[in-house]
Amino acid sequence: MSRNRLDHLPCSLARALDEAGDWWTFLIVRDLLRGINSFDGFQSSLGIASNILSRRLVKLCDDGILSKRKDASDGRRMRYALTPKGEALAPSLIALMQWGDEWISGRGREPVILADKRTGGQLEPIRIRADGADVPAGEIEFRRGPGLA
Amino acid sequence: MSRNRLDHLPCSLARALDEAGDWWTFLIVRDLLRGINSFDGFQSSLGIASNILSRRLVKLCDDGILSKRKDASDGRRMRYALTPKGEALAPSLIALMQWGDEWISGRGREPVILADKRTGGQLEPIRIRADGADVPAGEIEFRRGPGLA
DNA sequence: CAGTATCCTCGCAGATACTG
DNA sequence: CAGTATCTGCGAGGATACTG
Repeated sequence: MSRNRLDHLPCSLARALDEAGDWWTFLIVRDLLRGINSFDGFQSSLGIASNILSRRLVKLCDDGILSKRKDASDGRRMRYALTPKGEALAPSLIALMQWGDEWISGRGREPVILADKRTGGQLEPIRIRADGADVPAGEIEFRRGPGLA
Repeated sequence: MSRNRLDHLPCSLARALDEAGDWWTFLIVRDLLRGINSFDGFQSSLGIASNILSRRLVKLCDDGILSKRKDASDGRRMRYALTPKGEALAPSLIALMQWGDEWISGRGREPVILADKRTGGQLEPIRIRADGADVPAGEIEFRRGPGLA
C-alpha cells in the first residue's frame, strides 16, 4: 500500500489519524478558527491548489467535520463552518501548535498568533474552550506573535 | 510536489505537522508512552515493515524526538526513549486520541486504553501530565477500554 | 534482535485548463 | 467565485531478502 491503512489498528489514535491526520485538515480547521471560511480564503491562506482544496473540503464535509452553506447575502458564495466534531479538533490542534511554538519555531519566542480575522486589523485574540469531558476545562488564548501575520 | 511542503507557511502548526505530522510518529510515541521501546516491540505492535520502521526511527532520532541506547543487560538490544521534545507531544496525542474516542470509535463507548505494558497483565493506567505553560495543568487518565487490548 | 538493501506501487498533491 | 477535469510525478510506505 502506498498510503497508510491505520484503520486495522484497534486504536482511537490510529483511527483519528486516519480521518483527520492528513496535512491540510488541521490547517483548514485552523483557518476556520481564525474566521476564514470561504474557498478562496483558504486558497490564498494556504497556497493550496484549487482541485486539492476542493477534494479536501468534500472529504471534510463527508466526514462530518465541516458543514457548508450558501452565504446569506451572496448566493454565489459558499461558506464553510466547523461542525461540533470539527470544533472538537481544536484541543489537539492547539496542543500541536504549541508544540511547534516550543520545540520548532524556537523557545522563548512569542507564540504564533491565532488571530480572529473577523475583527479586521484589530487582532483580537480568539479564545477556544477546551471542554472535552476528560480534558481539564480551561481557556486558551493566543497572543500575537511573529509567526503568522 | 508530491509530499507537502508546509515549511513555507509561517505557522507553528504547519511546522509541527511537517515534523511530527506523519502517520507513524504519533503511533510510535504512543507505544513509547505505553512502555514499548524496542524495535521488534514497535514492529509487532504496529505491523510496520522493518525498513519503514527503521527509517522512521532514524528520522525521529534526528529530529530530537527520540533517543536511543543499548540495553544495559543485553548489549544487542537497542532501547528507544522519548526526549523532552518527544514527551511534549503527549498532550496533542492524547487530545487526538480522545477525539477519536469521542467522534469515531463511537460516543458512549469506553475510551481506548493507554495501558502501561510494563506492569504486565496488571493494566495499570498511566497518567500523563499535560503541563504545557499555556495548557491548563491537569492529569489525564486512561481507563481500560475495548479498543486496545 | 535490529536493522540494510532493492525494487515496486499507488495515493496525495501539484499544474493547468476549463465551466456555471 | 467555486469549483471540476486531466495529466503528471514524487516519495512515503510496502514486500521481500539479506546481514552482523
